[in-house]
This record gives sequence, structure tokens and C-alpha cells, in this order.
Amino acid sequence: MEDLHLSFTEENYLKSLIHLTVLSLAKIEVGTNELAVNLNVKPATVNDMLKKLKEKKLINYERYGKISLTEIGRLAGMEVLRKHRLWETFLVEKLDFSWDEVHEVAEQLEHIHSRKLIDRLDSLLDFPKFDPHGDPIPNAKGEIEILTRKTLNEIEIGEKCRLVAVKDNSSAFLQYVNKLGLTIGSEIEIASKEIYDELLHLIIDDQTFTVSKKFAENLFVV
Amino acid sequence: MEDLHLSFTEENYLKSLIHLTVLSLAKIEVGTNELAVNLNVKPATVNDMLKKLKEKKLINYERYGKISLTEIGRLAGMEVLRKHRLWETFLVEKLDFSWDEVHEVAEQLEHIHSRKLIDRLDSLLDFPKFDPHGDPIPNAKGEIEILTRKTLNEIEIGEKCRLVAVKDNSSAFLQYVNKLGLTIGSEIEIASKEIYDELLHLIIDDQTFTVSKKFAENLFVV
DNA sequence: TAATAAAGTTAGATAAGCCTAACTTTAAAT
DNA sequence: ATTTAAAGTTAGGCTTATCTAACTTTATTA
Repeated sequence: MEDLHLSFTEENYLKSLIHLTVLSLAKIEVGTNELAVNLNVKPATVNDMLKKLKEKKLINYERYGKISLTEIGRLAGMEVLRKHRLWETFLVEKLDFSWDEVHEVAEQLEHIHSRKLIDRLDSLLDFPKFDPHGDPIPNAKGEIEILTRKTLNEIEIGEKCRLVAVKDNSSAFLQYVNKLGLTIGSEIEIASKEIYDELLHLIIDDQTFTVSKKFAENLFVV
Repeated sequence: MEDLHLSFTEENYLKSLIHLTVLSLAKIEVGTNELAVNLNVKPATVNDMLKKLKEKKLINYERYGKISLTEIGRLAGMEVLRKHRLWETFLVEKLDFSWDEVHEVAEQLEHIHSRKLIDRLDSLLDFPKFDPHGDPIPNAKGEIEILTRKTLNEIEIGEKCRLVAVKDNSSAFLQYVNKLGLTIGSEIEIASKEIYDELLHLIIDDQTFTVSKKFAENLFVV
């Protein structure tokens, strides 16, 4: 399971597939075009790579068919995800990065090949269960705790909830979240909603804020 | 000086040039073949890359001429070296790697692009001056403390000296060094030398060891 | 169900890094 | 100083990962 030497690019394909299948519950297959959009390359490029990944037994795929990860592919992809999230945690916990600065650097660090490195990092961080964005970190066996989470726009008027994670990890979005004084764990109450333009009025720490539906869809709450 | 986007490969060329020119005192130019040997590629490959590096103003080079780093190239190469040595220090100090395990991983980590990351790492490690092999770490301005060091085989019989660094960073060599109980700072006395086969008899912690000239040439002492 | 749209595939190009084989220039040695 | 050896270069190919443009298959919808 170790020692199958994957390129930077191959690892990115597996990571995308993890996101599109394993992590987006209730879907275990994905199409060429959707994967192309996710990886920001053209479908023709994906098509070529699918043949290679199938050859290496990392994915299940037939001509004109849907794509899914094999067990080997799932484990390899999970390891990349584990590395990404552990590095993000390291950057925030040990190097005082803010949560909106870590994604790009972790995109690079996740491709460092060293089992020992990642296991020691896990230990240094005291085996964290969640990364700075509230996402669960897969363990060394590739197991992940997938919790059912609602997005903020699914919460009813008058209800209170707690921010547990963010969907969008871009610095633009996260800085916007910061501006509202929100952090993982913050309590949010839905004051009211506008029918016409779908805006939400929130109460956070006794202050009122108005946000868009798009914004609310990117916050996971319980 | 920041933001010139260099590839993994280009960075390795600059790092090699730093080693072959700046660090190996009294030589500021190098040839295509020598660089090829150092990078473990063929001279023809180096020749192609020289054109690219010259185009990017990282090296001084004319057809059939010698190669040297420009100021831009020197700074970029120094930054790679700085990253390599800081990461090695991190692995030993924070993740309990032994000094013979760090080189390969640092070869990967040195190519992570993030000025903030490396400066924060420097700070986390308390601005170390030397890496685990006793080599000086360039500062954020690309300045390095080049000290005049002798190798163990240059020491006269009866003299005592102290191990300050190792030349060879391979795990095979470093494990051999470990086996003799030597660490950076160890005191070594030259008991005697064999004329015939150039062996050295050493006294380390009241114990006698016999080592080859090749071995002694890879230990820096003062 | 036949036409059309969407999804997926193929063929042919390009750029980066690498190679081998043949060639040219410079340096060394008789 | 001429020959030979060493160093350096060029031309042409290969692989990986990407692209565009044209084509095929599957799905949708009128």
C-alpha cells in the first residue's frame, strides 16, 4: 500500500476524486467533465490520465463509463487528504498562520513523500481530529469520520446553531468570515430571511449581520 | 528578488551551482560536465538548461565558456540551500529524525514556495546558525558564514581536534559516523597514521578506532 | 422515436526535461 | 606545433501533462 510512486499530478487526480466521491456523500461515481472542472484542466486531458490511473489499478473506469476509486486509489487519495489537513493544522498551530493563508502552501506540502514525516507531524500536533477549517483529518489507516452537517442556509428562522466547518477554503471567503467575527465554534442565530433575494439576517454575539445565500451555503453548522 | 517562479529542476541547478562555486571556496566557475555529474544528468541535458538559465539571467554563460551564478541566481540558490538546511534542522529538532534520515526529505521540502513559511520555520527553530550536519544556514538575505575548516586527514599525528561538520550527507556515511560514537562537537585525537594504506588510528572517548583516508576526508574539524 | 444537446473520446501539437549519437571546439601532451 | 584527449554542443527522439479541434456515444426532449 505504501511505495506506489505517484506523481504530483496523479495525486491531485486522486484527491479530486476523494472530494467528488467519498466526501460528497451519496455519490460514488463521477464523470470526465466534472472531474475536469474540479481539476481545472480540459476533459481531453482527464481522459488521457484516466487510462493511466486505470492501468495502475487506482480507479474503476470503462470507455464512456463513470469513474470511481478502487480501494488502492481510495487509500492513496486519503493519504494525500490526510497530509493536506495535517499540514494546514501544523501551519496554524505551530507557525501562527491564519486559516485563510494555509491552503496554497498545504497544496504543495501534501505531495511530500515520507510516511515517517507525516506520522511524526501527526504526533507533534497531538493527533488532531479536525483541521483549522473544521474538516475531519483521516487517520493513518485512511479512515475518516464523516459527519452529517447542515449548511447555514438550511437552518430555520429562530433556530440557533454552531459553526463547525467551512466548505470554501479560499482566502477571499475565509477573510469575509473573519470580518463577521466568526470562528469554528461560534454560535449563530437565524434572525430572519428575505424571500425576495434570499438574504439571511444573522445574530452573532448580539450583533446583527446580513449575508447572502451563497455565503450561508459555505458554512457548515450543527 | 522574490516571485521569480522557478521550477523544481531550475532550483536544483542553482543549488548545485551554489555547492560547486560559492561553497567550494576558491572556485567561482564550473563546466558543463562537472555540473552534469553533480546533477546526475547528461551533459547534453545541462547544455539545454544553461540556455534557459542564462535567458532568465540566473547564470553567466557563453558557448564553450564557463558557468557562474549572477547575483539573482546566487540569491535564488542560497534560498534553496537555506530552505534545505532549515528543514533538516526542523526534522531533527522537532520531529526527532536522526541526522542520517533527513537529507532525502529535505530535498523535497526545499522546493516548497512560501517566504512566510520559511521565515516562520526559522523563528520556530530559534534562528539556528548550523544544521544537523554542522553546515552553516544562510540567513534571510542569502548571507552565509563560510568558515575555513580542515578535514580530519589534514590533522597531524598527536593533535586533537573537534568535529564541526560532515561533508558527505548520505545516510550510509552518517550511520558509519554514528557507529564510532561521533557527533558534532566530539573530540578526536590522531593517534597515528599508516603510510602504506593511509589508514588513520583515532582516539575518541578513550577508545581507539581505525578509519580510511576516504572516511577522514569527509569529516570537517577545527 | 428522431433530433438535438451534453458528455466523452481521439488525433495531432506543444513545452519541459531528459536521453543517445554524432559532431565541434578547446586543452593537453608529445 | 601537431595530434589526441577532454569538454562542450547539436540534432533528433522519448515521456508526461497539457492543449485545441474534430468526432462519437449517450442522454434528453420535443
